[in-house]
Amino acid sequence: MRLKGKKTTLDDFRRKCREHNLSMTPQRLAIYQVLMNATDHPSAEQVFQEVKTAFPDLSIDTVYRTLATFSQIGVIRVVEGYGQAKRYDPDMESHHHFRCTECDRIVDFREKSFDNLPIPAIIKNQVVVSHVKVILEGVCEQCRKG
Amino acid sequence: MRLKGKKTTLDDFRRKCREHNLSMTPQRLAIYQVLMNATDHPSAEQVFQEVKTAFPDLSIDTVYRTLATFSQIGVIRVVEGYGQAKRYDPDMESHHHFRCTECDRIVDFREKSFDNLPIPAIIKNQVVVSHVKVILEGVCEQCRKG
DNA sequence: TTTTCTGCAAATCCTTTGCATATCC
DNA sequence: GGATATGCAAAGGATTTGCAGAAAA
Repeated sequence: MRLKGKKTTLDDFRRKCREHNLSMTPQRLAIYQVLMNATDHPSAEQVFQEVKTAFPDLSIDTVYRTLATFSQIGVIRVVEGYGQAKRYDPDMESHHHFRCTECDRIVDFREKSFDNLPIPAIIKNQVVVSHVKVILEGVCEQCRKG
Repeated sequence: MRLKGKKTTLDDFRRKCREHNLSMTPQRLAIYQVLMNATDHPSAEQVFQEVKTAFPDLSIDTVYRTLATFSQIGVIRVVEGYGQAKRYDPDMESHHHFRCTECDRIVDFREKSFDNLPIPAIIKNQVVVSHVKVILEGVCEQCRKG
């Protein structure tokens, strides 16, 4: 169940960092790559554990700081969560989420018809909407079987 | 900007508690009422502060336990968050959210055309979707002015 | 009276911060 | 070399848990 579309490339990432005067450190690169290759919207702790195998000295606060920085410069997004830890998504294109209410797995999907839903007048009249997302909730295959 | 629809009544609440063999304690009642009257999807801490004025002895862990229990028996819902604290919504009818990315305010709205969006096949084929919600993000009036 | 709930206190998990050192450009 | 980032350690906020006394059914 892996439905990622075109992803931000590493080059895009480097460019964005340069734009914002961020040093390109090995930690940042590694953290971004882990995120890019992840399909499960990992938490800071999960990113930490994975990057740690390549950088045993890495500390968790660097991961937190880095993820915060990344989301500030717009290369990743913090996604909706219902529990404890924040979760991150490197996919900056318009897409939507299915979330399993049992295991909290989040699955991305594209659906053009969801991208431009007509904004209800009652909202439109008061605020400027910059991002529309649909969240589907239910129980995933694995949890249904388990 | 208060768009609540028909809400679960106190009687419904009592009935649900009885169904699940939950004692009807003054704390539970007070917590539920605070939630019912809130328009801003408060955190546990916010609920605590408000109920505390009526029950000075109330402790925060009771609030946490109570909110967890309420969401288990389906009288409230934990709503999507992007930050630290969980936030709760006593409105169990189908509705959607606008969220201000500046101040994190969440506003409910009803929109029937959003309630039955066609589930994309790629999701429908793998999982059973039980809840569909649309989240609009942007900047609210107050934050735009401020 | 038996079961369930609450308050207290302590523990745990997630995240942030200050500071000195190391690294990037 | 100057600016920025990292690691360490400690602090802070959010949430959970064990337990004994208190309240509900």
